Amino acid sequence: MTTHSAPDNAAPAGNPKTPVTLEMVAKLAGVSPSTVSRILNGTAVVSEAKRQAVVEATKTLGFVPNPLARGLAGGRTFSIGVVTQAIDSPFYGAALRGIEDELDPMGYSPLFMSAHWNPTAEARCLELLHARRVDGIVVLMPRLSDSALLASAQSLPVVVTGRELRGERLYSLNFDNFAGAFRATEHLLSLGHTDIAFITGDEEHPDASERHRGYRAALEGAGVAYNPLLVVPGMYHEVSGLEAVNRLVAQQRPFTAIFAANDQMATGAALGLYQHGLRVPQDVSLVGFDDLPNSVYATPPLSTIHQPAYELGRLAAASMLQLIAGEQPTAQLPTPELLVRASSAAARTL
Amino acid sequence: MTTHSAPDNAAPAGNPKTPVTLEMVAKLAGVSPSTVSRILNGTAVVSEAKRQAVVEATKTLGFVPNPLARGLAGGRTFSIGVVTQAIDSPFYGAALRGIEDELDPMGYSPLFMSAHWNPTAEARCLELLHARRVDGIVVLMPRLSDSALLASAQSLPVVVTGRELRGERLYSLNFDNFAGAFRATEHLLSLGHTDIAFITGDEEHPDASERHRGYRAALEGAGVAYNPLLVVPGMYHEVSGLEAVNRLVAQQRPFTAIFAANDQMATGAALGLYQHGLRVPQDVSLVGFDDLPNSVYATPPLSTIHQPAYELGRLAAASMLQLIAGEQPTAQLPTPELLVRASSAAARTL
DNA sequence: GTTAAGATTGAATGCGCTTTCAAACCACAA
DNA sequence: TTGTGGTTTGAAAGCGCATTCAATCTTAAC
Repeated sequence: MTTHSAPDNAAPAGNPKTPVTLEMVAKLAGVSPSTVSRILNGTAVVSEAKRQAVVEATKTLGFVPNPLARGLAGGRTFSIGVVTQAIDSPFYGAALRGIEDELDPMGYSPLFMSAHWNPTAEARCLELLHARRVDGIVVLMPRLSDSALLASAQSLPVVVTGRELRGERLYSLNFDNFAGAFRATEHLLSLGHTDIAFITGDEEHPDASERHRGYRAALEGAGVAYNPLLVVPGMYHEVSGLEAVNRLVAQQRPFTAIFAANDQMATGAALGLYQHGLRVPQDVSLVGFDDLPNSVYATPPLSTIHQPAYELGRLAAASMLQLIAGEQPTAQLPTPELLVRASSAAARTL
Repeated sequence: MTTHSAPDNAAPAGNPKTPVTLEMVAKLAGVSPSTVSRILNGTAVVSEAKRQAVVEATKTLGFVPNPLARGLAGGRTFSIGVVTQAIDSPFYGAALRGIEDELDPMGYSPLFMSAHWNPTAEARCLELLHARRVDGIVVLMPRLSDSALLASAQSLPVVVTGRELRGERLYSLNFDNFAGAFRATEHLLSLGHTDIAFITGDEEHPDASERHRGYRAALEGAGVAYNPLLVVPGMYHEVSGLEAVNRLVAQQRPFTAIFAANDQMATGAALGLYQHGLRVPQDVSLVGFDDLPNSVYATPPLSTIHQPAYELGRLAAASMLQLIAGEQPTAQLPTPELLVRASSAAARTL
């Protein structure tokens, strides 16, 4: 046996197969398991000498605590459940990334689940997360009733977005959809448009009706009559924006601008206008809502209301962490911001 | 005490606070904990009578097994780690959804982590997942070396995508990028284009260089010289597509078509062309690669090579499940498919 | 030089479940 | 009736860690 023999017992940074337990660390460091645990969690004061020994042993053994055991014994899993509606939507994608970025440095892991706007599925997600013993749950744009959410908060900290709700262990983060829609409509009005069509969102969502309200309020505030003919229903996805334009064009009621309740529908609308030979913004101005990451790359770049999805995620996660720490979150979403890009321009003088 | 007293002990479907343990179920059913466990996992044959009793008890108590304890004791967590590069990219979004859809009905939960194309971060993700004792790991488009991946497969089943790799407990799913790019270029050639510019992807990625190869091979196969001047570097994101077009236009070398190594760059390119007053497809034909969900809503809708992201996710997850079951996966990705939409048209006769 | 209060530390227990291991039970052949 | 091989079942031992409780060691005040 030479001194060159390969060291394949301890694999600090090598292949991560770790049957290394806290107990082994304790033995190597010459202390009791309890002490190791205390050092790992900073639960109590430990003499500097032992601390050193333990840190060293941890390193040479490549010890990584087992989260399962930790969770079982301590009741904390350092994971927080995140129920989203669709993991493959750009909006939620950005939010999830925000959550990830905020949680990671704090040693917490997110556990994502998709509910697909289905209240039943959402309830199931909550149950699963509870079962997995997460330390908290953040629900992005829930479809569940307030009371169901509050009930969940009975046993765990909960953060919800897209709704105004307050309670013990419950914090909500809401975006001012009304103001955003108001601002967007105002923009179009200021450009001289008066025949402004509106493509609604899925009015099952409170934010959709808020945006609708904002549109109407801006119109009426400017002395422009709200015309139901110019309001066409959409479902928040691209096709519905496309179909909305088809209806709008078909019904022959002239319009010089379209405000879509979200960017996805604005995208569909843009395609619809293109197919009808209507140019944006020369013939029709177009404004969206959300500011999806790729809206700035639309042709032409889409004027829209910026909704800070990434920041929403960060703030939601940060608030959750505060809730867990027993503090009262105070985070607030920024006010809606209008981004004027190339899809909106002054109304033609007819 | 009346018979109307509210039942707040057992809450089967109510608010999910469940301090109900397997032991309690055992007691209620009048059997031993072992028996309950056996019934839950189907680990052994149990008399029908006891099974009934246990099922009943489980129901009335609203018992949900604790995954942590299960994992600790049994070594299986019924969760599989998924390392993705960017959770907020439409491509990965679709793949993740596929994974979710495949895993969920089988009682497995995905654990998503983002590595952001950073090998170090990716290695860290793998470690974290190992620590969390997942039952397997699927790595989407890894940046880590083959050997690092193989090393991970030493201790856990691993499925990787976007790479050709085989090994014990390791399965890979690859897409024929070469063929796809070949097909796209061929399409443009068949429309009469000969001055076809190519916007490369980040050539750090093997798929990017494969697509480059496919472009070149198609050109040469058609007897068209490969012109380095028409090949401009991109980084797989929108801005780089935009910049690429700016370079292309600036260098004055005429071209009638652009093939972008992915849809994101094609989107950026479309914007660039628009800004230069070049119409798609009248002045320049444009073809992308990936078929992102929203490419069909681009104006004009983008011709592209369909990459089945969702299906990729499903197949990866299914293969993982097979690996766990000790079977040999055989799943194969479909061959690249060209989708001809409105962004590509016959070359102008100059 | 004593003693009491305080700071460190270890032994032991348990989190909720899976999994041996062996006891108890069964049907059927001898 | 007595075995025998095979089945169903329960007791008990952990999985890896946090944590309570009591023991040991300091330190400072008397």
